Amino acid sequence: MPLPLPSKKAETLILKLISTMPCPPLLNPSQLHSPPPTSLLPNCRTIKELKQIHSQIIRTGLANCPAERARLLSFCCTQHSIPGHLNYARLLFDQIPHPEPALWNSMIRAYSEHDSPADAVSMYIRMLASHSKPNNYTFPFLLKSFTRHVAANLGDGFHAHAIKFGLSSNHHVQNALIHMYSVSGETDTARQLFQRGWKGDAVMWNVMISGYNRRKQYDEACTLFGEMEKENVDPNEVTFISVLSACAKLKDLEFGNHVHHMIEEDGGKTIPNQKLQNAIIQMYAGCGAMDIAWRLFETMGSRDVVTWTSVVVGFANVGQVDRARGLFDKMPKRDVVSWTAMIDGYVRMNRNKDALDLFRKMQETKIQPDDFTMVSMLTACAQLGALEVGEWIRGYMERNRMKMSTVVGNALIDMYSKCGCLESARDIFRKMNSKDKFTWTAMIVGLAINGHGEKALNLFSEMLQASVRPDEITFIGALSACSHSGFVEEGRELFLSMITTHGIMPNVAHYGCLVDLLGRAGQLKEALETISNMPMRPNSTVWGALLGASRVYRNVEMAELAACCILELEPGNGACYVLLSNIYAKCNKWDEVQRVRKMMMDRGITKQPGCSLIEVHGEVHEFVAGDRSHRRSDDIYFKLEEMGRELKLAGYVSDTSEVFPDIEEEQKESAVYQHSEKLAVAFGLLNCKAGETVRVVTKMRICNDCHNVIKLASELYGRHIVVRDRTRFHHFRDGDCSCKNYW
DNA sequence: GTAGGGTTAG
Repeated sequence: MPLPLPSKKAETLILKLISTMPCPPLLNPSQLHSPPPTSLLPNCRTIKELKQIHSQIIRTGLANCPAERARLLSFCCTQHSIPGHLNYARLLFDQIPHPEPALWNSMIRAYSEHDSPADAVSMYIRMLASHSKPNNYTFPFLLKSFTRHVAANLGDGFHAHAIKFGLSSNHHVQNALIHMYSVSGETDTARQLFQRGWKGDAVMWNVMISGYNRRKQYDEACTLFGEMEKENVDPNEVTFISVLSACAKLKDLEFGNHVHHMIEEDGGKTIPNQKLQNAIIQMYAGCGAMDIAWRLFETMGSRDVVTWTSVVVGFANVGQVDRARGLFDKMPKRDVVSWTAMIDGYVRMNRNKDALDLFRKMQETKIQPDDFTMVSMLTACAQLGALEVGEWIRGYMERNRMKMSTVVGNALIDMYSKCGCLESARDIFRKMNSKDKFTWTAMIVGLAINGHGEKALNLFSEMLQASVRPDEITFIGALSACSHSGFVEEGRELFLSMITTHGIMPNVAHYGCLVDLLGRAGQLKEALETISNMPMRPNSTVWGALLGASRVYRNVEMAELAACCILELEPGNGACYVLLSNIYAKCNKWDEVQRVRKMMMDRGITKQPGCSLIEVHGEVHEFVAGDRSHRRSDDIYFKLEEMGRELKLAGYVSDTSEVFPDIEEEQKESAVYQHSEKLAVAFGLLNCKAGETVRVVTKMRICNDCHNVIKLASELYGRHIVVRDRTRFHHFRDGDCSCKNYW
């Protein structure tokens, strides 16, 4: 029977005892009759075998032979596949009375490769305390592990140490320092070191180019590659891979082509290996040149998971998401990146249900989703308003102790606020200890679309106080907060401060917010003036804001102007005809109503079927107006009729003013009563227990009648009903709506 | 017994 292995504690004691025991006669390997135990190391696969070799070393009296000891320690430090290798290395190391610099370096490297910069640093400090001097190897090992945070806080100090110990002229140390500064985000400092460094071969150039890539400074990466050409330094495979990656990110096909030609005309010096071939395909795919990428893919000798993923992503990015899926299904091997890329491809094409389905398929495999997967999934949930799935994902991450990075936190805030759960969104926001501009922006937008304009603006001030620089999206959030809450003056000031204080030039969307803000406040003339003074061509959103305001304030002239401009830009915009005819109807201009109706018939304009979504028990249900396809359709229409009867008793009168003018008067009432929003709400009332919030997402602007019905239903059934429409939330409670009847 | 650079996804 094999002896039981000693416990950790016993092991430490044994090792201590051994080190204090009288030594066996000191030998060196040449005095042995058989090969030294360390010659067995290349075949060592488990911690048990490692311990056997170690005991042989002790038994043969080689334990104090520096070379044998070093061989064992070095082996131990690098065996990442053996669990516990690092702790065992540390135990060995701690038994050595005066370790030489190389042994300290080995330990520092081991911690560094284990992604434990704190341990690597503390090893370095112990090294200094024991009067060992760092050498040329020390800093490359140490600095390699630095995260952004560590590099930003300790980087300068270690740079100073390197100088103090006279190591700063060594190429390896210089490269390590450049790498470290680019990790910390200080590419300018990195560049200064680069300028002074030795640039005879490609390595330092590679460090600098990849440093720029790391900080998304792709232009600089390409420019530096150009300088390298001028200086006649031969790029190698690594250089090509980095610069092609930069081209892909920039979508710079011309420069990418140039690099590809350089590789081909390299006179055989660079024979593209798998990684370089992947980088070439990925460059073409990234630039959207799928014909070339596909040709290269087809003629490629061997394809790995990266090759496949690159073309899958490429097709998804040019909108051919079904072709991407076809390839994905054919992949011989898929890893977490390929799954996530495909899921994300669906999300970006707004095929969120497909994304959810694919995630379920992924869970049938052994491949674990990571934080990237979760961000894509949370985005899908946000777009669908799928709160239950979103919450499940949050729980999944907690159960599996997954990394809660800032990006994940941001996605959670976005998911919660787009599901109308502001409290949960704010809870995540409060708990996040590192907030970036996206965190603040997500929360500001969340507050704004949920009707908390004042809180959104307060948070915007807090953001400025925290010295986080807002970007153009933050201003969209802040401006729409003003607009939704009627803060006209604040909005105007904000718009000006955007240019004067923050140096951000407003784009067409910002002007849209401004027009909306003025229009909602009834300042139609000012709104029109704003449009005519815009430095760019107004788009249909801008005119749409004016049209909406004209409807509320019954300004026929302005409405006609706005509608004409929209139809000029988008002749097939059915909603615009409807809105215009509604305005005519409200002003009793029936001839005009008929004229618009005829115009639509002549031009063959039909109403695009808008749909509404509701998530029940983790499943997303989709409805279009008059939908009979749902498996519980009969129940839904029964519920709808029951609602109708009860609401009529409570005083409800149907409002058919916004019905598409292509149907006869007597059918209008039933048409309006089968709107997808109502079907979804009825389904929600059928399936959600008393006290549960009913949450519906609709892709359109909610109509007056639906708004009335849901308001009454919230009172009649004592329910909180949340409807997210195209631009904002309606929180219906006790017969009232958070939008204050302006949307 | 120890050194440097790279590809796929938010």
